[in-house]
Amino acid sequence: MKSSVEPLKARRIYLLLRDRIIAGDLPPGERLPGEPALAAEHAVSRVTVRRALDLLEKEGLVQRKPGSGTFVHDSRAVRPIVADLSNVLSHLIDMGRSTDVKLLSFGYVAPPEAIAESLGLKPGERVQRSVRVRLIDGEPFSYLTTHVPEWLGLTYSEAELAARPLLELIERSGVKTERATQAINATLAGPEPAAALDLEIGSPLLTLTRIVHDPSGRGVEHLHALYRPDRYSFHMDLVRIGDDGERRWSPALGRPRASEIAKAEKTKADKNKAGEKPTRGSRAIKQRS
Amino acid sequence: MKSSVEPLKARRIYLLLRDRIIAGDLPPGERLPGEPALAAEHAVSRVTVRRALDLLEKEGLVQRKPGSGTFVHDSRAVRPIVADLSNVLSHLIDMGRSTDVKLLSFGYVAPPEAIAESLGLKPGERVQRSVRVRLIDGEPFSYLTTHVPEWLGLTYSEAELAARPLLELIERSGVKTERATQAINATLAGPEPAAALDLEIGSPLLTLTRIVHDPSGRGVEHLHALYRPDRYSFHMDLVRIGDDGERRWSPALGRPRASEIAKAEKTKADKNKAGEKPTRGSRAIKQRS
DNA sequence: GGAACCTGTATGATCCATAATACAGCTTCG
DNA sequence: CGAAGCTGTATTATGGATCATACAGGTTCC
Repeated sequence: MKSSVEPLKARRIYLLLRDRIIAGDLPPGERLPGEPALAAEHAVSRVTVRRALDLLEKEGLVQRKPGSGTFVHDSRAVRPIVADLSNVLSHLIDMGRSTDVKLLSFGYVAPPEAIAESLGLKPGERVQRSVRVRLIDGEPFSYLTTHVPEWLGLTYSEAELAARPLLELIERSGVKTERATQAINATLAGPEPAAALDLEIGSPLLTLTRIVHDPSGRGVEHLHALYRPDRYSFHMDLVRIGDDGERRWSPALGRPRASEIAKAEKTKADKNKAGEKPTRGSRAIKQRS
Repeated sequence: MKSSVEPLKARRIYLLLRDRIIAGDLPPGERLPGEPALAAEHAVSRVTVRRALDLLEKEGLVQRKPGSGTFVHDSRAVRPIVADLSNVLSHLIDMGRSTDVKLLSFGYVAPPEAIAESLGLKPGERVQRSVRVRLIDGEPFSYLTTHVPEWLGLTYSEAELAARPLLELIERSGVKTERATQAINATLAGPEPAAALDLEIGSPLLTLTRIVHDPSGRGVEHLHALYRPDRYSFHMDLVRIGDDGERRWSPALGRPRASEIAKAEKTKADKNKAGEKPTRGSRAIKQRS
């Protein structure tokens, strides 16, 4: 009766360094402490430190130079996709990037209770279940599982689903899609999503669950999407509205600011040369044990 | 030469079952396949299956009955908090739940480059850095790291920060907060957040990064928030707008629909009694430790 | 009651992540 | 150049996770 399943030490160190890099504590271009130093600092062997660095290198967060050191990789090779709230990728096309879809699974099944209930199905009613993967420039970034009532799914073919957006097929069938509710959350990659997204099991994933209703309130689509956080994230602009007693944020409507996003990415990329490591402020929290 | 850090087998099976339970594939009250069956299915030993089930049981997702079986726990003990886009928890108060804040760290430091740049600071300018944990009914659910320019941070005290919302303090100082941009993503828990949120290292977390600007475009707050996905998620209602060539989703404004959320929670809670498997199972779970 | 399940528990063998150490080859810098 | 770093690689040893097996005790159902 003791420790439960503790993550591997290598993984723990990997996460620690990863957090410091992402938080900007270790700026791009900076040299990491040497492997012996890291090993001593975390009270592990150098082999374990190496395995942690292997993970960071595989993710492109770090670059190793034999004889010289290990450096935080500047100018992230893969720029993440940015989607606005409504999950529109319109500005992707502006950037000249191409998306593709691969259909992994297609069939008619009895739905899990939770989905049947969220779509408002009658007991025994079947659904069309499909699993797709979306790719950006050939790299997978999202894993989509959709459930559609059978009567609606029958209005299009498997080939059509593989070629066109599901929502377009639904609307083509004459169904009006007017309302939707969605929830954003996080989870860990299970075996299938991990394989499809080219990740290891246990990697973090961003999830989006959306239920689309027609004007009568009938559920027409249940979407469960998993996104690779390094290749996809949700962005939004907010404005402060309301009068004094009740000020709060509200999403700013209108086209997403592709220009601003691009600017932020660029400036982030080339700002590290005149810097001379000003005493590294946040070390205070580290030592705890 | 194979390596890569593969998660422990027990953890992998834990993740798999957990996903199936959360996805509703294994409905509440359902009996899981027996330990020998699971062991055979995943090609591991029964001991390993047991360790995975231990984790599920510790999280309250599953309940074991010696001699009988292992069952999916119905009526999740902790209901997740639901926030709308603007991250307002107003309906929490309606539900009679109380939130609290614990200040973990407070001080003035030299900011990481990424944060200095996103706030538009001059080189050498220092920032106030604070780390707080928010609790709901005594349980931690979010881990907030904020960076505020020094000139602004000096307008309030450490004690005030521990007691009042940061945005309120900022506006009290006379600064107008008008615009903000935010990004939602997912990550894994590093050591400090894991400890503060009562999680294991490597647990999935929902992240929110928000940068608040005043009307002149000057950055006044950089917020990095980590949320426990089992206790917090973002919800939003969408409406379909635009004319035919340019249909897309847009967030539905207006007050958050606490009523609808409550309804959804409730129906989810009691939809498994008139179910069509009166043979076994419903009676099985009655007693609760 | 009794057969057929189930979970709980114990045992010893095996495999793999980690530790400890040593050395090669490279880069940086005085 | 040469010392002092660094990464890359190999070695053996150890401990924990996992395996295979067996048995105890409870539940379900005939």
